[in-house]
Amino acid sequence: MSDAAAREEPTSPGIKDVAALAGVSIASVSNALNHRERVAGPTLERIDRAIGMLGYIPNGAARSLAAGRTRSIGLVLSDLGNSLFIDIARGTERAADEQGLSVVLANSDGKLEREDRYVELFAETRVRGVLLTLNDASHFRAIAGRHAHGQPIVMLNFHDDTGRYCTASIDNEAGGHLAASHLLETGRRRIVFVGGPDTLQPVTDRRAGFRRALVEASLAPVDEISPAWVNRSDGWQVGRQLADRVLNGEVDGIVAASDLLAAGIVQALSEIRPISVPDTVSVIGYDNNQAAWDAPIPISTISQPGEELGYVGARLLVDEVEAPDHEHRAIRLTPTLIARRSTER
Amino acid sequence: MSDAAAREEPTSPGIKDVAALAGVSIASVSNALNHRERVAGPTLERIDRAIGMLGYIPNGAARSLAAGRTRSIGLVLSDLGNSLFIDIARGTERAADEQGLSVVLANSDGKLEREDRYVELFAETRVRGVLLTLNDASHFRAIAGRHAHGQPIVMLNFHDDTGRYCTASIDNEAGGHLAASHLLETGRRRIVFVGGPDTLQPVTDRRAGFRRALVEASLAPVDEISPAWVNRSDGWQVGRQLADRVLNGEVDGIVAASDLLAAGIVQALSEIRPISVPDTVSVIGYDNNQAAWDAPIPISTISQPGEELGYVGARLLVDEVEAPDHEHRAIRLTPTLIARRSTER
DNA sequence: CTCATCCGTTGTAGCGCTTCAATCGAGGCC
DNA sequence: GGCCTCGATTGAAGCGCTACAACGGATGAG
Repeated sequence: MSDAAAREEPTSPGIKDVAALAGVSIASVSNALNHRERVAGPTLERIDRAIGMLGYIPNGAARSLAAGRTRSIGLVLSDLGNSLFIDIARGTERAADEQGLSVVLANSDGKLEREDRYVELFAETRVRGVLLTLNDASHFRAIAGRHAHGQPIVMLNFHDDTGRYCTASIDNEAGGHLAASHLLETGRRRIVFVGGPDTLQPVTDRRAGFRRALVEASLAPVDEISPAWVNRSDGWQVGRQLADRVLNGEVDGIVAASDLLAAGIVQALSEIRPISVPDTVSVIGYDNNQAAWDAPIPISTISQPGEELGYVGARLLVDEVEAPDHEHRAIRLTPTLIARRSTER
Repeated sequence: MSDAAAREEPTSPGIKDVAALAGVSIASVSNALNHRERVAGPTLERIDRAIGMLGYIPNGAARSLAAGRTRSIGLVLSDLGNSLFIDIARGTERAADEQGLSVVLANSDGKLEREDRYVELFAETRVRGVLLTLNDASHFRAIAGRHAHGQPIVMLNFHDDTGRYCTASIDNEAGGHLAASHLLETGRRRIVFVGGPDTLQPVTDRRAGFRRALVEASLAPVDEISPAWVNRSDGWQVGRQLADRVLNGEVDGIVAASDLLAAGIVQALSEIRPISVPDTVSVIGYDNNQAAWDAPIPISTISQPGEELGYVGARLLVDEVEAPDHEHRAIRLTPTLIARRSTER
């Protein structure tokens, strides 16, 4: 025991060690791992025991090499700071779980270069397919141009029905319409839309829905305010700016393109007597962020089905990979209204 | 060309296809991929061209199987909603980049079961090592108990110097001290600490630092307020509650355990005349969140070096993997002060 | 001119696993 | 009893790549 044979091997045990200990062939161990039903009860038990004793952990690389495919899908997130994307990740994980797949995350930080890099990294990993969140048509074009149609890609949060890719997105126009309708239904008639720069596609879509709702209610077009961005401080400034018009009854409802914006508006208006939200004016936001529920006056909002988006996207991807007759589809999900104090009457 | 030999192979090209097209051996292609300097100029060019023409993408599984190791490290994040963790991810990626490694993310959502699952998944993947973010001593104990000391793990955001693991964390006590000192330096003397339930270790640490600063300044202990949680609405309630004492001069400085808390406090106080932040009272938060900078009155705060934490953690991990004489270390980083309007004098 | 050197290149043995055809034994049936 | 069937088990052929030893030809020294 003290010479050659005694060489300690700190290397982790392999399938053959398990087979030896259990007194079976490595094929049986492999079966026990992948096709339990093919292995007889007692044999299975011995193998399981051996696996436990050795602390055997199958080598993923070898498995996927031999099997010719992996059991995972890739998800490239463009903005980890945005709770929508976190929800997407959750939904994707749920769908993957159901299929016995696992999800590998990557964070592109909205940078095209990193998006590319991760799509390529995923290609090397031979994931079953990739889910890519986009916030921008320019990124879509870039990816579509560069991407050699090797592996399946599903685009999330972007709508494209030219049939080149599957896409799943949330209907911002419908959301804007929903928000405006809610205020109209609660009797507001002098409604203003507040929403960031027009370079943000979601904002312009939400505004389009807002306008449609007003037109449908035969209301004259109201003016719209376009702050520099969609943060709380932008909202605060807008709120200050709007105070007079609220006081003289010129404005009795505000649709904001984001919850932060709405929270800033409510905050500014609350500081001004005798304005009261929701008595004097109703305010509704968008996104169902923490900013909307975690406020002195909880803010009504439009909730985006982010988790469902992730779920649906993963299903599309799985279909694309498995169904031989797959056709690209463009799914659009509808947001829902969450009514809170800020629009109570 | 119309029979047997014509069978289209939609399977992606392998290294041997590249070798054939370039007219070299597969060994040379492999060298071109992994040790460019070993391959002569013209040969390299032919190989690169062949790779381009075929759209060859090396198979990661085969690579790591043959090489016996992967080029990636795993990172398990416990809370994607918290910007600290996003920063950690950034830092980790930067460190990994420098080492030519890539980072695989996983989201445990703070659930022990998912933490376990991902640590195991990473074990199968044979990543070089795992970075695990923790927010809780109980999780630490659970992991430490269950984890068979196979692969290297570095704990992030948790301090443990028993030498069983490397850890990297941020010194909350120092942060609390820093916040209090800042108010003291700007002449405040009647300072209150506002911080969530005592079950949150970071909160109690920050309070300890706060107390030490007061003691060092020979100030009598002030009372402390413990809201139910650390959100904006909790802060708002505290602000209301404190208004009278601010008005009558009993309180002239507030240290909050989080930026949301601070933002809520500032918001509540701003609504009450004639209180002014920072003229009547200074308020400082913690975390350097969006809530702190994106507010009508930008809020001073303690910034946690999250990115550095991720960076340092990754370095520790790499050292643990590569240095033969590695010893576990427990690194503690120091937060920094960011002074803004809310504490200006 | 011969021999040692050196660099670029190549053949090939695995890496640890899955898979599939082949094998074995135990019944079941006529 | 002989023959067939069927489930459990196994041997061995790769999966696509890396690493390493071996090779060959060019160069320079002696």
